Amino acid sequence: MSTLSEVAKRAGVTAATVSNVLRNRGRVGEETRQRVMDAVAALNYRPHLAARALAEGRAPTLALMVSSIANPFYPEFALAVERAARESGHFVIICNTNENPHTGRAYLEQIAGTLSEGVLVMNANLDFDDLRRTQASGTPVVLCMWERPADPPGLPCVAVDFELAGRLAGQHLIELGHTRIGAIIGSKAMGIHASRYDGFADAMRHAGVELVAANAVHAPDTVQGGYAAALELLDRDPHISAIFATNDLPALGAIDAAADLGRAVPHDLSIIGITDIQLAQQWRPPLTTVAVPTVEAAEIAVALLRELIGQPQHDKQTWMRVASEPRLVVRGSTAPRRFDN
Amino acid sequence: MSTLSEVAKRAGVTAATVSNVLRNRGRVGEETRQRVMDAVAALNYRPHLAARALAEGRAPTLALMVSSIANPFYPEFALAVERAARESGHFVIICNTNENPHTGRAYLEQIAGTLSEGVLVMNANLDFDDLRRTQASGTPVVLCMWERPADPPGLPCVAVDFELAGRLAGQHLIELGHTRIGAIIGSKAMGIHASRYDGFADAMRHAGVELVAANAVHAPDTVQGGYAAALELLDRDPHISAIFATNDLPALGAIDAAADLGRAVPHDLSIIGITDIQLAQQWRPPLTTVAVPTVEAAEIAVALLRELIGQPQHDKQTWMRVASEPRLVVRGSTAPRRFDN
DNA sequence: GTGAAAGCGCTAACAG
DNA sequence: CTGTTAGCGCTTTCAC
Repeated sequence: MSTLSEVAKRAGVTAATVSNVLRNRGRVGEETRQRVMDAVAALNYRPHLAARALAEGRAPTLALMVSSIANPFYPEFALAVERAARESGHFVIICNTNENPHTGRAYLEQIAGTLSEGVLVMNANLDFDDLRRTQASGTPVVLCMWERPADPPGLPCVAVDFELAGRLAGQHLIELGHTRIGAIIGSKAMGIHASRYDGFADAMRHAGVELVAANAVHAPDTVQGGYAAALELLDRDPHISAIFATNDLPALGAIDAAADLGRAVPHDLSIIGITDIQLAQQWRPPLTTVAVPTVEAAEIAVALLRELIGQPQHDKQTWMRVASEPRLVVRGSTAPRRFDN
Repeated sequence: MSTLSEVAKRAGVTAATVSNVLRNRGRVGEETRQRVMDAVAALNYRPHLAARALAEGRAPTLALMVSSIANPFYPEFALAVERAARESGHFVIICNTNENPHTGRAYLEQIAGTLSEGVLVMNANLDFDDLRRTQASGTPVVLCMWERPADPPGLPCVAVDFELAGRLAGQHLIELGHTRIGAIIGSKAMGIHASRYDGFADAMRHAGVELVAANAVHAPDTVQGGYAAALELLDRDPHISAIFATNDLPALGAIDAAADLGRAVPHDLSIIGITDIQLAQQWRPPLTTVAVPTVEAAEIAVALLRELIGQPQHDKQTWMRVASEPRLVVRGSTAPRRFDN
């Protein structure tokens, strides 16, 4: 790998000049520019990104913190992030925290500001104080999917109205005539599903439907988790005619559970989720769900991060961007309540 | 962010000494070490990775080239890669090529050797000459899943015997009594599925089963692709009793297609895939498939890359590691042939 | 227009 | 044991 000064020598100029022509800075004579370009081509020169980062005092990468890239939701998001990041010349480093705050902190400490110019946080179960610390140290952080637009987290974020998502799901079920509904709520530990359930509960209240506490169970955000939860729900109260899940994966698992119990979806049991991951439309039956603007959120998050980079940090905490609203996507897993059972 | 020399000053020593205590190099007095550690803690010092990379002449990241991280197979692999990479202190930069050799080349040229110490290639549709060039320029490259152990690619790689995978799939179908079998082969453009089909064809030949050319169709590596392909197959010859797909995703699509056509899987139609992605066991019915050692391949690939890094490059081309053999995983999508149709 | 010089933050000999 | 001296490859004033 040849260096700037090798190129310079070959072109009979100095490194500064080569640097200038390469980045169109400063005025350079046409004839010199040509000689330089020739030398660059001849030596197959490529700028050393780490060296440039050091000299510029900025890094060419963004860190994307996720709990586990193997969760089917994240890759869709990560892809959108990468596309957006490329536009500003950033590479993205993927950081799997495995839900472990320790791992997350270790990542932050090593990477933030020293290898990555900014940090995107996507449900990685990180300590907000840690995040605020890294932000205070000069590396901007943005939360990619904040659930409560009305309640800013004290960190830059893109908000998605998940309470509305929950409400839309609830309303849909109500409109179909369901009143006895089970709920599968994302794992308690993280509490990020609270607002979704709040929205759902709100819809119930508006419809005058009484919520039965026993009809809500917590489950990890996996197909298996939803499967087990649905079994539990249907065991506790076999008469529910619908299940609301705060996430798609568990909803998918609930569909399978119903099938195994011989309850036809949606005829005997309606099931609805939130997010609209790709899998939702491929399941049998395809899942009715409330779609969340994943790609848009990714794009906004990266754009916000870019604005924050190089910004004085006095009011970073107040930045919040709101993504467009969730919307109901009706597919095959919900149907009107049958009144014969 | 404080620097080494700030720490040094505070501890009343020189930067070199701080560097030494931080990396346990050179002998340092216990008393000095303590002073340094205190200063590090007081200033909340964290080493600047880009600066270190420049000084050491090595980069702390690995690049993982995939066609699109949104393909459900890659995240499982990427997760394993990241885990392995962390053990040697590497971060992983994810590079989605979108199957576009141009994008792939652009990535390689920018990142290889300047920000990443090594490159992992996972079915990203890259030009092998490009790869050889980057390897020749000093940045090791390893192909993560080479399909033909008997036919080395001229680049370091971890080989997985996909021909055997195809053969196992074929044998399983034969053993169940199937002789009229449709095949869904991964998209022609890449040709990476050829050996899988070869293995399958070989099994047929051994069993004295004649292959009908018309019973093989090409399809993209997606659920939808497999769905369409299965429809096509079943239209061309409604009498096939089984379908072999060179990948799980299309196999899953085939299951759906069969269902939509009113053909019960596995009773009326057996379907088998290759890979054993997580989705396979969650589908209805769960997919019978030939499992490929994904995590193992990731670990071997990273280990190999690590050995290659810093190695003189004289015989890099000849490195090939073979992962353990694929094995049949029987689930619910295959059954003995019924002789009444 | 182009060059000289300094420095980004760290590591790597080598002296002492 | 610890300090000195050079860089790593690039950018960036600021003279000429």
